[in-house]
Amino acid sequence: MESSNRLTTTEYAILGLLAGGESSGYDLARAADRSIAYMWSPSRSQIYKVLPRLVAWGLATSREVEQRGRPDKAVYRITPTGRSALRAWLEDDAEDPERGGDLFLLKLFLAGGAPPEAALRQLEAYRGRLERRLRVFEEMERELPDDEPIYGRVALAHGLAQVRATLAWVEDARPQLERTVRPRSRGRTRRS
Amino acid sequence: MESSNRLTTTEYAILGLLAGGESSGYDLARAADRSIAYMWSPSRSQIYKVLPRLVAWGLATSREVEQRGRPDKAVYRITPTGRSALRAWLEDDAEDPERGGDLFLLKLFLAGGAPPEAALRQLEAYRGRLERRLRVFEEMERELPDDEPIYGRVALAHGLAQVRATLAWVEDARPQLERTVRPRSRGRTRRS
DNA sequence: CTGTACATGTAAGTAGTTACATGATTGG
DNA sequence: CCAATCATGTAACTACTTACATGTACAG
Repeated sequence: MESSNRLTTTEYAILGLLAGGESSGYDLARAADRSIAYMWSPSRSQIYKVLPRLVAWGLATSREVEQRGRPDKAVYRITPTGRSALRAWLEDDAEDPERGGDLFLLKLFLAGGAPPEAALRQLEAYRGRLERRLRVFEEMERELPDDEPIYGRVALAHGLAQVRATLAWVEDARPQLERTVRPRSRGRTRRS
Repeated sequence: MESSNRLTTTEYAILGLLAGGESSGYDLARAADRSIAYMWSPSRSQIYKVLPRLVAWGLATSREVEQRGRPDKAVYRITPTGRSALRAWLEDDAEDPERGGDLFLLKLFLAGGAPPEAALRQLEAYRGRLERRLRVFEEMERELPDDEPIYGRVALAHGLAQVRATLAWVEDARPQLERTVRPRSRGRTRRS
């Protein structure tokens, strides 16, 4: 039973959506299309392949639901094991350096599956990567040879503009996420 | 010999780098790492697989170069057929809607392989996609249910911030690219 | 004498894709 | 009556990855 330690992004993403409630493969495909399509959207057939795998690994359970008028469906529910695997992923901020953008956004979107501190840590790690990238881009800009074609220059400016805007967003997002960790006592206080 | 009409992004990317001059597989991997790594960077082994394919399709030619002290190498050169395939790709702005960001940036970077009008058309198409996306995001923002978790909200704000910054960049980049089409006569004029 | 750069490739595996198959129900 | 929605899946394929294999030369 040696559980193969790591799952793929798609597997985690499905697990994350499952954490929002019991659903069928079809539901998941629709939910993905409507919410996180910009960061992740596998084909339906891929979802149907992944779900039984999650069950085999004990991360989810399935149950048949009979329906009148429409085909029967299998609905899936995340297990405690599944939840803890998801939480571990959401808490892991030592992300593979490249394409971190999409992955971060996906984790942020699914952050409901872990304690609110996790989202903040992801944000800080993301900021770190952005700042490193900013320094790389600024260095590139400084060292651009005089004969560099404009295309390289404008492409670099694109990168710089995006990184800077994203860093500004981080400053905006942080207090909002902090509020979820230590909710501001404003009038009445709400627990948990 | 029915030439399979379309190439993969990786194949076009390699063709694009090849347009910059004769190079070996090893050279290409290094060049990619140093320039376009943020938008595209396949493994070396993939490059070594693609190159003979390009030769088989008549898009490139190869020639052996003996070296003293180091292993012999094969250097590849783009053919006229290859150039026109590349140009066609660089001119095609009806891009598959999603993940257009990376692809656009790649084309922009390799835009030297086509007449300067192509880059401008790509930019306009990109702007169109960004504006459509902006409208979608703004619509999403307007229709956010009151119980939407903050994570969805801040993720959306991320998208909005990036799209807006990128649109601002477009306005900045356009005149620069326009100048390459109709070079401003400032002092001496340079042809071609 | 160890690690890095140069240089090319194979083998095995994976994560994903598109296209196909099936079939009932509902809305225009 | 036609198209879309609901619902699940298989088959065939593809692009790409990691790990491995091999070997020289040079710098520290």
